[in-house]
Amino acid sequence: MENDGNTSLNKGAWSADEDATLAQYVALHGPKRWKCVAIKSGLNRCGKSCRLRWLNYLRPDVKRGNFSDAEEDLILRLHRLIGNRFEYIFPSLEIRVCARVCGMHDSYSVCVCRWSLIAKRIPGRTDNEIKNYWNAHLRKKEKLMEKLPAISLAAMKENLWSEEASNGTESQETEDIGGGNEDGDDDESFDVSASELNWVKSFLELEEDV
DNA sequence: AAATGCGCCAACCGCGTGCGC
DNA sequence: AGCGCACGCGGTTGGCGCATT
Repeated sequence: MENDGNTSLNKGAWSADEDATLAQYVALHGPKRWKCVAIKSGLNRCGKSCRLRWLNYLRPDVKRGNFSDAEEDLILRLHRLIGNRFEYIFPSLEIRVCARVCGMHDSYSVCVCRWSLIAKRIPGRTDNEIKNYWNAHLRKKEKLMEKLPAISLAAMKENLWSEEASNGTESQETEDIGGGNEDGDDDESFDVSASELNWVKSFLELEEDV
């Protein structure tokens, strides 16, 4: 595993001096080649640690402080649509939906919890910060929301699948990934409305521009 | 006042991926 | 094509501070 070849590296909290040294070095040479940054700056840290410190704390555009209501709402919505609940409910259908909404081939690669993706939509917030905030504050809220009456999947499937039929894009590969549990029993618990689907569609289209 | 429990956040770890050679 | 390096990502951990007993 990556350890930058040094077993006596500093670990733990960063001091103000270390922060200043790192910030100064990055200002001069740019935020890349982190292994090189770690060595040449004189910091007794691994490259990974330097990178993380820069990204999560020292970057000039990092916003500190509490999350606003708007940010919180955005995180909830994004996580609801692209977060990891996709995986622990019934993955096969989620993969198909994600892929179709993206206009991509069905693939496991589009169906993971993307904190970085969410972070890109919230200026000044890092994936680590959002992940922490989610774990600390929003997980409970999400649980509560999941107890609300589910909206039938039928309308959404109707929307997606009829579009697909008219385009004639159904593939055998798609069927294989689906694995057969996308019909029947699962439908009741997948509570994404058509309007939310449109919302995530526009979100994902935006993603391609980033 | 001291001990204990709990929540939060910064940082670390392990793994996957992209890229250059 | 295969290898190694660098980087990015999500999950997990450790430590600190506050609340409770």
